[in-house]
Amino acid sequence: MENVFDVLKERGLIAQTTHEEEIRELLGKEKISFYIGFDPTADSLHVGHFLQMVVMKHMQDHGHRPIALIGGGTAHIGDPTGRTDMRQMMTSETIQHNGDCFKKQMGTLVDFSDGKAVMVNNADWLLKLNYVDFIRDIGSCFSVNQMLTAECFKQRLEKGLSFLEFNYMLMQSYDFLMLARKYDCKMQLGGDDQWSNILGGIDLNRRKDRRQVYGMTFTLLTTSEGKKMGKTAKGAVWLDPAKTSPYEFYQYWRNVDDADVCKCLRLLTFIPMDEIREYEKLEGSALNGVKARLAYELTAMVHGKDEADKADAAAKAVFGGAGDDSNMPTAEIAEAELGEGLPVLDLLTAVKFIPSKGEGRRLIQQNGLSINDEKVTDIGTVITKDSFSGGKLVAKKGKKSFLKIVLK
RNA sequence: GGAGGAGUUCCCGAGCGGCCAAAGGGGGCAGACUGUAAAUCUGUUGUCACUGACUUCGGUGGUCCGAAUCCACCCUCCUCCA
Repeated sequence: MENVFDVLKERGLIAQTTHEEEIRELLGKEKISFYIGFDPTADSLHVGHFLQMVVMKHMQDHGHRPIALIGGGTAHIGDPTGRTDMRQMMTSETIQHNGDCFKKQMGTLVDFSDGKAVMVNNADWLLKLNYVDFIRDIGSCFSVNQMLTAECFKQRLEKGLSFLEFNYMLMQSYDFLMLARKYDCKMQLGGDDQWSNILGGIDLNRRKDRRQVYGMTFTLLTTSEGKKMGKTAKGAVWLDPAKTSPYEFYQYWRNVDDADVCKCLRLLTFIPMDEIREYEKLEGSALNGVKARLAYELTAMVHGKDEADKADAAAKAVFGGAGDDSNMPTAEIAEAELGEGLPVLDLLTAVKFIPSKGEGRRLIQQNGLSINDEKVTDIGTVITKDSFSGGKLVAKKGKKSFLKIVLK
């Protein structure tokens, strides 16, 4: 069997490693347990986490055991890394709920059956710690001087950092120590922004238990311009279909920049590298088809093949002009509400296609609104039952935004 | 605890009694060009409505014909000192 390390490396997933050669050797000859931490700050994972799930899956496929660590304890603190503001503190109930949601979503990719992967919550050990014992045992192993030189604190030193957040690194390091003791966890993985926290854990294991453990970070999912991927103007792209519909999810990937398509294929999908290398040779409009592949592949992984097919069909209906609109985003309007006819703006705000009439007015003035493929030119246009052919009507905003309105 | 400084529309950031729904930039949206890409150019960007009304400048009260702009108190953040 090939070495996962080489797989990860080839796909460009690895950003930094603590001991490259040793890790490669370890992963090649032993089946190890490793962990990745997740902060339960929302009730759904987003695409940033998806990358981590993909790594877990790669590792699991090669016989290693993933430990998904839910930061139920650390969520009470908040990771200051890369943040300019302090994190909201959360109640134990929300944290628990969020953790449960995570497990369900991870289950689509990672196999949690028969202990092939485990999920643990660091609240189990963090919450019962005694303060004095902790700082004496663990705190003594950390040098403030050294911590301050870490890149992640530098930023925050300018804006201000509370003592609470300053302790985050100790907690995360302690997690690694506990997992090494309880689960024989040998390695911590994480996003590249976790590098210094991971190093902290490795040092702590050495100091407390003289145990050699390893760390590895993977590439952050960024665009060619260095911006974080998975963010839209409306917020994160979630894996939960209730928060980001499969159609939106599909469209997000369908619309990535040319420069990022192949990178996404390598990092986020399991498409064989040989195939991806072929795609990498493509240029210009030929890449357009690759985007469809990327979008389909990811939607299928997250939401299942059915949903991916639907999203694909909807996209074709909307953009290809061809036929089947049954999967297009849809809203309903009651016949009674329509009455004798409703001004377009009232109709479209009622179904929330446009947020305000002012914006709708602007759209019309700027030629950006169509009903049933006909440009709306008059603000006063009234929509009556006649506009609904077969009980439905398609509103189009700009080039990419569609809504099917069904009369009920 | 003491001394200063700051909180403005999605974000950054001007404004410091009427000309302010509030400059400029970023972002967003739309148009042209295209490949559901990028870059570029143009328009637009509080709400509702017949260019007029309404709500907005950390919060609450006050001064004034009139306040984002002045006063009082409060909250939050930052800097320096302890």
